[in-house]
Amino acid sequence: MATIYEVSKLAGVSLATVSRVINDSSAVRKTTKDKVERAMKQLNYKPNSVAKSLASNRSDCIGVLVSELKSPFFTRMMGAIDAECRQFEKHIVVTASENDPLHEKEGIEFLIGRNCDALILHVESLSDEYLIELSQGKVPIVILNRQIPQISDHCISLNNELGGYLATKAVIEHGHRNIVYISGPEHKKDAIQRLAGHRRALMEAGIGIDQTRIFTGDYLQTGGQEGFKHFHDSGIQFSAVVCGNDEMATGVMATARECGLSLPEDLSVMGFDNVVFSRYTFPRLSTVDNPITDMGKMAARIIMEDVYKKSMGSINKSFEPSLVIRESVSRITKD
Amino acid sequence: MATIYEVSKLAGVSLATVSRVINDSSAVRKTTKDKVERAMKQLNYKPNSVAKSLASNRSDCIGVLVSELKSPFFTRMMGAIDAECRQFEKHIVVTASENDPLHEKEGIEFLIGRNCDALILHVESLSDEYLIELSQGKVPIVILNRQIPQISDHCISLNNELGGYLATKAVIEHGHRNIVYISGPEHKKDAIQRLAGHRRALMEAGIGIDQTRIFTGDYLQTGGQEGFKHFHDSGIQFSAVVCGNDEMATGVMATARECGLSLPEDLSVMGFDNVVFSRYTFPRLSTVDNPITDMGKMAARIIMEDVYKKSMGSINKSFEPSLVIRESVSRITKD
DNA sequence: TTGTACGCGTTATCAG
DNA sequence: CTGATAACGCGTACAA
Repeated sequence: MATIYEVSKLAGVSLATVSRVINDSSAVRKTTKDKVERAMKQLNYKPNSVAKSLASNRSDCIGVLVSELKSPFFTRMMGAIDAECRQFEKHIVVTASENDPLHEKEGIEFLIGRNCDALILHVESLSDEYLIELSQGKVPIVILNRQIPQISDHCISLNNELGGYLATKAVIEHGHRNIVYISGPEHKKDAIQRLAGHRRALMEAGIGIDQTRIFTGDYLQTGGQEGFKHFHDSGIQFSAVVCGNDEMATGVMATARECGLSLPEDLSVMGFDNVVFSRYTFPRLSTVDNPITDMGKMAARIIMEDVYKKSMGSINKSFEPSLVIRESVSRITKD
Repeated sequence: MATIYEVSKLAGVSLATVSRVINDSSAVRKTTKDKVERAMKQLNYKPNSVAKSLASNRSDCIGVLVSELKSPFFTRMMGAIDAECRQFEKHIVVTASENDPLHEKEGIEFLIGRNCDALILHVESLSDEYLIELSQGKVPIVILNRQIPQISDHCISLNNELGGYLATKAVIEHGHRNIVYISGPEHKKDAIQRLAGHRRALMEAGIGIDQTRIFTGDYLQTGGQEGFKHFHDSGIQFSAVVCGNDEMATGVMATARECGLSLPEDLSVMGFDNVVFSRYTFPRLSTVDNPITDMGKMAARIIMEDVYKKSMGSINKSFEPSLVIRESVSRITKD
């Protein structure tokens, strides 16, 4: 690989001048510029970004930390971030924490060590304190899907409570009163908030809150399966099950069918997130859209603005979910 | 951030010694080693991987180029590669070509410029010639999902022809004779090979090949939709449709239902790839498993072996697909 | 076993 | 507008 030094020799100018035409950092006479460019072409010169990064303390890379790579949820998020970065010739370097708190920390340190200009983080296990401290460090961070009051400037979050409310409200408006809820894990804040929204909708409709009608799942298909079985076996009457996310909703659907129910006539199911496959279920899953792509895009924009000083129009850090009505919730008429 | 220099000062040793304990590259007396480690801890020293990379010409990073980030297919692939790399403390840096031939080249150059120790590529548009030349370059590459005879050592591929064969054969064995096929784009090699397998199964069963029973789609849901409509409108009789991939299969399912068919009684559908959501459709999609995670894992292993000299047991560059029978293909008895 | 000195490919700060 | 020259943080012969 040709270096900047060889280019300078061939062009008969100094290192500094070559560097200038590469970055057009300051004015260079047209004729010398041409000379240099010819030399670069001739040697097929490609700047070495590692050296550049070391010297400039800039990498044009944005670190992204997600919980796992194989989930459709994070995939959409990454895709959105990458698409936005690409427009400004920035790149993302992704690392996964595999849902392990230790890995989360390691991942962050790895990204910082890689000289990333900024970080976009989706972390679940790390404490607020750690993140607050991190946010005061040298490298700018944006936290996705989490709201920490002390550093809300750095947070992009979804109104999960509202989402939970909308989901259950929609089910109620379809005529259901016997509703059960399968929640995500208790240690996940979004799960708690969604459940809170569910409760609000119930209260508002004058339906009492009954702890036995709430099951705590794992946000996976198995959670839906276990939840449905639990309610089914317990003899509780219910015409609809609202789930903390789409994965669990599909678990419910599959298990309900195994128990001989036909959907959506015998059972209505409501999801949350609007992941890709929710359109592929049958009946197609009614759910709450989680605008994760918009949120990812916004995270990237904030960084473009703050770190690279591009001006990006309006920015918004607080997102609202919206209802996606498909066919998995049936309308029942009061008898 | 503390540098190696500050550590050496605090520990009262030279730069070189600190470097040695970091990489335990050569023997260091226990007592000095302790001193250095204490100093590192005290300063919370983190090696700067950029500088390290520049000096050693090693980055411990493996570049991965995929067509798009948001597809479940690539997601699984990346997840598998990352998991394998993680075990050896290597990291992946991912970039997406967005299905654009120009981007593919740019992506590769970006990864090389980033000083990646090796590349794992999933490219569709780049020519064989380009890849052959690339493989003779300095940075080792592994090509996923493509077979180039001249450099087959660098290729990990799936027997797509066999997959296509198995798919159609299974449908035939379920009693179907009136079969139509929706293929992927003609410029994609895997699509062509899958179709070839389909033809072989047909021939073998004594069913003639009829060009009007083949539709060329786009590998997306829309392709399935268009394909089904095409056959439906044309008046051709068919009891089963075999698709070049799962996306198109779901498109067929949705459209068939819109036309009033009930599945799988009125129409059998066969997919290819066994993507995540194929388990979520109803009826659950019968398909051909594409062992993309195994292939990704193997790509990583080859690099561990060749580049980092880890010994990794057996390696295999040619993968066979296998049938996944679920409920979307009904059994019909010959009348 | 340890230290010195140079190189990796760029950027940035000065003078000129 | 251009050119020396010193960083950037670390690895590594070579010497001691």
